[in-house]
Amino acid sequence: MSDKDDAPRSRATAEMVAARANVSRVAVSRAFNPHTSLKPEKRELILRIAKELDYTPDRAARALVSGRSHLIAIIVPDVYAHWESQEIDALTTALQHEGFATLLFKTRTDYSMDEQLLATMRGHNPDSVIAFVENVKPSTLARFMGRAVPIYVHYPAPGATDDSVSNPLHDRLNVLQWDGIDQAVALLQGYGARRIAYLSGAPESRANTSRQHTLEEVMARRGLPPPVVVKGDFSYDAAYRATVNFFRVGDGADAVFAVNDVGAFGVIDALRHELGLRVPEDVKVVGFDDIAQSHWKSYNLTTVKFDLDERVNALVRLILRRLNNPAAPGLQETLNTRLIVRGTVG
Amino acid sequence: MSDKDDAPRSRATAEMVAARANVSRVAVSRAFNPHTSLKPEKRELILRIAKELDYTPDRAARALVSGRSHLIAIIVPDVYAHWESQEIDALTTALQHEGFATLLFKTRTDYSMDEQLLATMRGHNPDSVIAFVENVKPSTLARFMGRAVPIYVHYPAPGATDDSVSNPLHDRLNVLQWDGIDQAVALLQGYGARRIAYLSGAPESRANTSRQHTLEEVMARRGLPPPVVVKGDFSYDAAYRATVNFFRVGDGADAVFAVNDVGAFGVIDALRHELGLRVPEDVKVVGFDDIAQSHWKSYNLTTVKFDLDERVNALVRLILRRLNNPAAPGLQETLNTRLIVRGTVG
DNA sequence: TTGTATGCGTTATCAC
DNA sequence: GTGATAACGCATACAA
Repeated sequence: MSDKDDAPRSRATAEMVAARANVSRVAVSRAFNPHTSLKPEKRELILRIAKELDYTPDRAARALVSGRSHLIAIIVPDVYAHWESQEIDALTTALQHEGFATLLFKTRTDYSMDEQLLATMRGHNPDSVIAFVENVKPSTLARFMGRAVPIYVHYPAPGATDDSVSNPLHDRLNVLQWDGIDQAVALLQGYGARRIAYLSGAPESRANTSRQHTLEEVMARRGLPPPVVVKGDFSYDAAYRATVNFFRVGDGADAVFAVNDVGAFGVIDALRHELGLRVPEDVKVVGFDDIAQSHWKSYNLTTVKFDLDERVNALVRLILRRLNNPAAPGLQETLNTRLIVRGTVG
Repeated sequence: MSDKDDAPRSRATAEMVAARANVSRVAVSRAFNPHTSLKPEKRELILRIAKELDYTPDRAARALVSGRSHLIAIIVPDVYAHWESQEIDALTTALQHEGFATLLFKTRTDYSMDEQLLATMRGHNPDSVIAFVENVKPSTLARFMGRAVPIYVHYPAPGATDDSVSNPLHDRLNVLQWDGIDQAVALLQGYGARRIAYLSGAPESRANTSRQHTLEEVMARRGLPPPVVVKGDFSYDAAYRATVNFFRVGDGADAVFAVNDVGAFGVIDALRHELGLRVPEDVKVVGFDDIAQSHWKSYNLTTVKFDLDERVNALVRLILRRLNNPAAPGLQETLNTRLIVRGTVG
């Protein structure tokens, strides 16, 4: 009706659809909500007209009244970048299938979390928060998020009594590292390695400390001397430098168990390209994560796997279970690890 | 004050803050909006009380009335995974500084885009949409998004007349590939390469076709025979297989120019570990992107760079410019490329 | 099965 | 500078 009607095109509203379909505005709302009673043919008509008008329910308005934003916040640091990008990728796909959108937040690298950022995140009212970070404590996050129950990754020590009733409330993805690490050490031992070094991640990281403790215990039970710790920070560059230093100035080792795959790549490159050592003949290397690059021929890394699909499915289950039962005590899902044997041990 | 006040803790509202501060609800709103008139001391008081009560304005409610969701949607396919994860990372950080949150959507890999997904995205009312994808046309996206003007990456051919007035409306990040590719070919030529092959990406991708056309033109101007095309799809595995095939069954080449770094890694590994050829002595390799892994010692790749920070800044500028001027014609930002010389040509 | 009335939490408009 | 009031677009309770 105006001279140019496609300039700052505004979106269609439920009211417009209702008018066009000769129904009430509420009927339109019902047409878009599966579990409401509405005559099938009416629903069909409404949906058809909605499509013609390019109408989609406004999620902000819907969130305001229903309390569901259909937003899942993910907080990531930028350590482990490789593993996480794969996980975010898979998780986003899985969440899309369930009707959720991924809201991404990046923390600082110094293992502290900006309160300002938490406030912003809370403002968006996510239905759930997955904290890949280790820099924000459950208590802090719980204080900030009202409705959403955060999900944390735990690395329970084998045999440790589980304080199931977690306070403040948060849900857990338990990752059992024992099996994978034990298999790795057994393989190393079987190929004659005795002096095994541990390339660490950032010392503040629980992923790092738990991995180290498990390795120490596994080695002790197998009658091996405790691992020498080579300090890294999950990155390739730090691993490279630390390895050069350890083999030039320090004692070196028969094998290096790396906290993650990217670190293992740094170790391998330092050994081969800077120290003139062969992998696996002179030094054996094991990683952790099994990221996509691990099977690339330049590395062909033997590593402890963490199944990505299983992990994503477990996370999605946690989210759905929590949304179905907001008052439930701390929920848990558990995941195991296993060794993927390739060419860096032998 | 109650027996258990931290059970299903609901968030504080502006009303509660207003009551506690003895001001009107509107004053609370103003306190959180920079460019509104409010006595400084009053603002301070309100903000202090808000902090005590852990109050944050609800973005859904705010979006409903202000028309700004503070959400920036990013659509990514899963090709180029490495480059994109870096870009999403940097972009998310930059957007956070501007008060925006990143809403992530993943498309299918088959270069078609799900209408259902577009509808979901529109429902969230993003302030802007960045389409890294090539599978959804501006016309489609424009039809779906009401207010948001999508941003596309273009690869203008040098000297091509620019149809500045784009219809449907979308903003552009122009990436000039000529300089970087010309420098790469010059370097290859300087080291005696004459038969240069091109490892392609997915054929439907404009990034791929434009890169190939530019390469062809550069080589023609330099008096070189046209490049043989080795078909890849941006992935390591496809590059690996295609390279093995090309050198075993096909003619081989003096050098391979890869559409992206990950592809270049596949080429290098195939040459070294499967074909027994040396890089760069027997075959030279150039990549495109300069992702983080490119400087790793196993590859140490010579590649055409696309500055990440510049690119992110340009995207953020496009978003802010568009939001400040919703009715402006198609906006543009331009970026150049240059060669990063490392060890795979020589 | 359907429609009416009400409210979600905030900002914009308009008075004062 | 400040406060009342009306939107924003939708889902829910209730009545029909």
